[in-house]
Amino acid sequence: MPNLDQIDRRLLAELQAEGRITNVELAQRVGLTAPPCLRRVRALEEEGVIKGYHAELDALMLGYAITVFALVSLKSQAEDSLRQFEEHMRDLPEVRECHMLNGEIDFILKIVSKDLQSFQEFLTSKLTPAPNVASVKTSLTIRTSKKLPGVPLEGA
Amino acid sequence: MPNLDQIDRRLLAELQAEGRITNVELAQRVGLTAPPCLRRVRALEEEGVIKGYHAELDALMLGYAITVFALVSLKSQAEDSLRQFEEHMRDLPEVRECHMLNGEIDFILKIVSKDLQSFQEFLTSKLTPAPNVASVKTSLTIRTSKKLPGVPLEGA
DNA sequence: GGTGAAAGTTTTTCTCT
DNA sequence: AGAGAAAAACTTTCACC
Repeated sequence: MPNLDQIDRRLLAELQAEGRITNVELAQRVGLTAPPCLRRVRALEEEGVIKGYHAELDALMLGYAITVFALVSLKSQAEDSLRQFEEHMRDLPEVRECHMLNGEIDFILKIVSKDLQSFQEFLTSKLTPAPNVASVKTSLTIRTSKKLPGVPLEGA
Repeated sequence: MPNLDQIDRRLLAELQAEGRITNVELAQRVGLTAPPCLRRVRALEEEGVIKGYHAELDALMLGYAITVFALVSLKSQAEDSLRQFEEHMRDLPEVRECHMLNGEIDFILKIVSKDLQSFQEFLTSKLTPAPNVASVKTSLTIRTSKKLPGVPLEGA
């Protein structure tokens, strides 16, 4: 497990908020010079604390107008059945996130589609008829009020 | 609204997957030289198609063991009440995402906490007693099966 | 573990097509 | 709009503290 000090946490907070900040700028913000700062970042990448970097895109501008959350219950909760469902979700590009939950609902999915029509098409031809699916309850996103990456790290 | 050609879409797909790729590498991948590639990326940033870049962190390694989805219903769905609730969610660092939904559930929240205890604390002292909250149903994430950034852009 | 300078890339600008 | 060359900035390594 990684031993993270206060500086590491601040590096991570900065990079989570601004992933393409230059190393010099990053070093200044946390009070280091460039070389040790870069060494720390590389180490955090190696250890897997930093799993990657991603551009955040405007879905609507790219023609993806629909975000839906789907609450899925399966007929069988045997580990094999769960794995099979997860495999299936991995193959569907509209499914951006799939989380296994406790309680009555087995999975929650975040689904992104171009429009209502393509979402309905996806729902009825891909998701609902998937093996072992008992019920699917979907809710359309009216608006996204808040969307922050990752973890709090506020008092980092 | 932005006029995106095939090259722009490929740039975006690459940057969504690998946000810290160098401009030279990006240019090679989409079949351009560096200067026009950089100009396109800058334009996409200006237009707001690219909203930012973020490091993806390992929550568990940082001591955040709990991810919870909360389904929240409000007493009043008047626009003022909705706005007030959204404001409130913005002030809570544990709440990473807040989406307003159609149907019986008014909001879905993604909440990240260090452990069960601090989550319970958050739930009973911050979320449930918030103004106008009628009901909160929470589900713990057992495991995250899939987590991709943003939008499909597969056939980009 | 941090500093400072030097070497190697990359970003960025400019000019031309 | 895109290409090639040049300038500026950044990343990365090395020797030293």
